[in-house]
Amino acid sequence: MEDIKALFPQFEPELMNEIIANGVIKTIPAGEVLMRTGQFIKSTMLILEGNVKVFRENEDGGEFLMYFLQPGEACAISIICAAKTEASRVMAKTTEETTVLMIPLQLLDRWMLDYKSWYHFVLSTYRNRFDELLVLIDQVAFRNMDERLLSYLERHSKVHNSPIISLSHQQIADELNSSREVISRLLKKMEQRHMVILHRNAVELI
Amino acid sequence: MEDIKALFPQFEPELMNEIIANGVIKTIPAGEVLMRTGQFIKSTMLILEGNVKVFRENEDGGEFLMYFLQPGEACAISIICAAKTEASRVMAKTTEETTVLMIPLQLLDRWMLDYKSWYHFVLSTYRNRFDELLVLIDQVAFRNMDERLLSYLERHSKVHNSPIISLSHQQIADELNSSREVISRLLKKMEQRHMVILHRNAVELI
DNA sequence: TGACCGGTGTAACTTTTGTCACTGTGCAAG
DNA sequence: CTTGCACAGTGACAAAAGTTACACCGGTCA
Repeated sequence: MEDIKALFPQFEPELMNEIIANGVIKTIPAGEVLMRTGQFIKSTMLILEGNVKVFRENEDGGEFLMYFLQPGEACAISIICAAKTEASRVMAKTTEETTVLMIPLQLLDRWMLDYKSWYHFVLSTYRNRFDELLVLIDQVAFRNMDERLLSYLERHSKVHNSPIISLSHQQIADELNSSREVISRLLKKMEQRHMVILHRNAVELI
Repeated sequence: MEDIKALFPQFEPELMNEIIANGVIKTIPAGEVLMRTGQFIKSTMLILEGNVKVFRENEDGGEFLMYFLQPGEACAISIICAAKTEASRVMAKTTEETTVLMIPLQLLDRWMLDYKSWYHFVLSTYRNRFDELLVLIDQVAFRNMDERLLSYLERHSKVHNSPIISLSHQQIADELNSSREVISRLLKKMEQRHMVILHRNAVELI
């Protein structure tokens, strides 16, 4: 439980006790879908370890990466939907083995009133996700694919704290809702400009 | 004050009294910028009458329509930013003469605790804006300009409750971050398919 | 070893969108 | 009335992105 305290130092002791008493810890292997579009959400998740990608899906199977969730964060969508027992509008997938703390939704409303630190945590979660969506909208509204690809690689590198992005061109294309050939083409150009080094199943940022 | 009660029937009487005692009503002419990108927000606004468009701006002057605000609604961004006294990340413009109720930000935190109806109002404001951003992301991520144009016209028509959209092609192009010629071209095609009738400074949806 | 397969490179082409240049048109101010 | 001007139509072209088709490469596994 010490690791939870370290991840959420802002939570007051009484809240920590409630979290420990009511939360369920679950470990999910890498590459698993942990929330489906349309699925009803029965609990909110705090990420303790690992990494989660949140996607928007369209009718014909397209996926579009929205943002990452990392240890110490919560999914704003899950809080929003859970609060109204609504269906999820997004899909979430682990990229590595991930440990989450699941909190039954009936506690959320009470905690908002009882614990100032929880209230601030939820509001700042909303705010941060909102900001990320604004940045994402900038990308798709104002940027071409080459710039979006670069930001994508940089974001990935930052999240995994490594200059090497271990993904195939196809995976990158899917998450940017583009096609493999386009990504290969752009990556080649970037390699010629000495911005990246291409490996098999990986891209190295310089 | 009766009109405020009619617009916000969910607010309890004590909250209504506080709103009336502390809120400042301001009327803004059509076409005015009521919040600039980067400006610090010193109050939250509830829309009483009229209509507001909220835009995301980029460095080189591009504007991108995010959503509309209508009577009975509040700007989630203004609440989020005001709560942290942060700079606005969006620009808001009236499209008609608009009356807003301005609420000093220092009241927000207390109201969240004191008035359940305010708390629910703020959360549902977050939730609704979040949903609108998700739909917007779908549009730009998965749709071509012709479909986006159609949704844009339908949204406009719905908001103004009229099949006639009184905008020039240039204005439409700006808000979709496209160019006038492209919009003219697509509108012509839509006219040939009997989806719209084109007028000077206006498009009529069928 | 050799068949197989996912991943990658690339050429050729199409579609979509953006840009440039120029024309025409309705309307209002002088 | 005519001049000026914002708005709209359009063809020609360029750029960006998506599609098709195929070659090749480096592993794995029988």
